[in-house]
Amino acid sequence: MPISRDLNRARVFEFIHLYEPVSRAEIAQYVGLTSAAISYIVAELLELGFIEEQGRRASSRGQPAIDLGVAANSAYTLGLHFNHERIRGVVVDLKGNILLDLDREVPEAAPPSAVLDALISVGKELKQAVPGNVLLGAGLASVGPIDLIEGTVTSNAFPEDWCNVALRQPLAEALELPVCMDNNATAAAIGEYWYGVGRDYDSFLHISFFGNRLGGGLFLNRRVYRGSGLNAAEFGHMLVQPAKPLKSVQPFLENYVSGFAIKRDLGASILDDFSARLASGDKALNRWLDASSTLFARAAVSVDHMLDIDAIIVGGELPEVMLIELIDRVRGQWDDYFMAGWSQPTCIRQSPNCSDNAVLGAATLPIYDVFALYSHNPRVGKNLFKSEFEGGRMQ
Amino acid sequence: MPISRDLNRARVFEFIHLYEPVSRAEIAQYVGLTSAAISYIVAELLELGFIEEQGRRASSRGQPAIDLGVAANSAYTLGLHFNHERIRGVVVDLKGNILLDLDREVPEAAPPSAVLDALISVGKELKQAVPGNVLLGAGLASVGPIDLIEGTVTSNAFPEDWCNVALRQPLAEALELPVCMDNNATAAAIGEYWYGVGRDYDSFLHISFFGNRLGGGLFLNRRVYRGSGLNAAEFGHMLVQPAKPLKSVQPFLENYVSGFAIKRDLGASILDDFSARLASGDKALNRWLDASSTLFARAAVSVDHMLDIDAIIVGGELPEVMLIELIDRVRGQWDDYFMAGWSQPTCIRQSPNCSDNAVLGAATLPIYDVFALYSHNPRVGKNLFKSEFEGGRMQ
DNA sequence: GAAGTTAAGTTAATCACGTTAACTTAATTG
DNA sequence: CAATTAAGTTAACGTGATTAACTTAACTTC
Repeated sequence: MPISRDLNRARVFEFIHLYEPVSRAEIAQYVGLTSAAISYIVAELLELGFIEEQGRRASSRGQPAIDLGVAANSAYTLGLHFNHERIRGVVVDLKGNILLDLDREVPEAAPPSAVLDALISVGKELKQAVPGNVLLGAGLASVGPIDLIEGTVTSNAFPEDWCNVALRQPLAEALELPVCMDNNATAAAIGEYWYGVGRDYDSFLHISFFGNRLGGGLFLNRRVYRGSGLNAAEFGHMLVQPAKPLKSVQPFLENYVSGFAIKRDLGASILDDFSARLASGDKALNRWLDASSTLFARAAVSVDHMLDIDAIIVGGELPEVMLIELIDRVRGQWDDYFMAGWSQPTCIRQSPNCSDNAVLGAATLPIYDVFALYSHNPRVGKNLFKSEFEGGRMQ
Repeated sequence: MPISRDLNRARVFEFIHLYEPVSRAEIAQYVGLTSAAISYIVAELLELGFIEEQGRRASSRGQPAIDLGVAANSAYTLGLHFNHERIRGVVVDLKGNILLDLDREVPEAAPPSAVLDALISVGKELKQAVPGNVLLGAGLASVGPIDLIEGTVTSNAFPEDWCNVALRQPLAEALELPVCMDNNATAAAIGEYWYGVGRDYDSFLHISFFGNRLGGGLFLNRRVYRGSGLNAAEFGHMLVQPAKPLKSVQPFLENYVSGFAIKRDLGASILDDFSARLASGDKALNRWLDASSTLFARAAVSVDHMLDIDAIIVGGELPEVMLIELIDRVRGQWDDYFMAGWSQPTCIRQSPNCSDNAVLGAATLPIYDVFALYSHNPRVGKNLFKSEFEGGRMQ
């Protein structure tokens, strides 16, 4: 039952992680506690070893501040990310540095048990590479929809449909580690927040291209927003009306803007060289980008009108040139759709480390558990009249 | 500087207000504190006079519970709601009972100063009708967009455009009362939460027909969600692509589904008798409802896919038969657009007291101030690394 | 270069507030 | 009537943040 000290300790750690190097005085200012309280909390974190003093800052007046930062080697986590084609696994230190990066192919039409075995195998190999014995746990980013409570996957993203396939429990038992699970789009948003540009915004929507899917992860007020059924932020399921609707698919954005749609409409794999096609002024590609960006922009503006967020960050597994072209076109149309004179302009930008976000976000999940970072963990049987913390007291 | 006790006191009061009659033991269970703590807090609220004991409950075993409820006559607030046609003002007791209900016409093409004078006049008349001297303050629901921080209105809903018209400050000075301000759609959502069916849901979108506008108010986790620029929940500005787009208006939902659109498309006023037209099978009206409900349903499903909320509640100034017809058609199309097998079904329903929500919500705003109900008040210069409360500590 | 200034950080005393645990109260049941 | 049950009260306690006085380590000034 986490109580206020756990919460404040987590906030302090989060602040140090996002903005290091920082001094105790700066933490006090931004976290909203007195410097005395911060001194005690910082002493605790130093004692635990998760942070370290990095020497005195050059000062102008008064005693110079002592810089604090995360002690990278004080703990490690494992991150796993898989889809129907690949499994990726990483060992990261507490600062998010990747120490080992494994990439395995998933055999075509592999049954769930084979995928689980492969995950276990990758997990064990990763575990062996962890220096010392401070492995906090493992995080697993999976294609959705997943049941966060049960740790199961029900997905049609595989050749043979998956239905309530249990992954977390068997993985945890095989690896003898606490395992946290999340869908890949949410994991990518978490990765963006901790290691990318997400830290710069109080609220943002992170959009990820993953195979057939156009996933979304939503941070509101610096916390993951999951919604009542833990399935929020499905940006790919915004409804669209393309100029030429297809009868074969539902009118969801991801059926027109995704790697899947590129393959269908252009006969191209997302591994192709789109730079060359763009440089040569490929008309089909440009038409596709124009049409797709219009659908994307309309959906994105609608979301912004509903949520009034600070930024929309686009990433995932799409060639960088394609992301750039798409974002550029969306920006160009923004003011056509955006309510004139309304609120502040919203930043639309590319994710700086698209390909790593999901697996890094997965690796961050155990940190949330260790630090009891309250609202990230889906609350089982939550009662929203209770306080922030699960069954906890708000003193 | 509200601290934890203020917060818990507010939560206890909110719970009593929403679910009375309740016992101390029930409050303890739902708010997540021990019954000892609740005893102290309830004693405080009894001392303040805001709640009262209502006698013992019939019991089966053990000492019977003492029912607690809000003391209706312990305090009063004023609610004001205006648009380009009317000013409505009410005196309400702490339970939301309307003691006095004034309705004044706004003269055609009235300049801002005339509207302000009329608001002051209504406010003074209301103030005189308040029994005793326990008037907590006044709340003003205005057409938007409004600047919540400054208390000014910038609106094109009036014949002559309003630009940064200050209302809160002059109203507060003239009435010699604290005045809180909010846009009418948000006020309606707050009214729905405190006095309507909103209390039944942790998260809901409240949609209001107000004149030209189709406004929205968003409750997430039982708190108003205002967004980074305090302008969230603009459901009327979801982008749509109607079968026959008009060039004269932007592609916003409210330009096709609103009282304004009814007038334009059907030549009808929302005060007309739509029951008769519906009973006679009016084809133009049915076509309009079909087209509008499709646009509405697509936007609503998109929002639900993004936010995974529990309910969508529709109200405002539209004839009840029209609301019913519209909601009915939206329900009929829901599954066509909703992601199959995804999350729990979302409830779409009519607001039970459409016409009163906005003015009741306005009258509730001073209560939020008195009880420091944290996240409802827009936080000036908020720093989200600080705790829930403005500049406060989280002990 | 000694004294003063400034800001960071520490420490002890204090206070707020929720918990625990023992108790009282008011009903029903055997 | 005694036992049981559940609601509610009260006092002692513990956690954790605050306040305020203090120390430390730099720069500035004369």
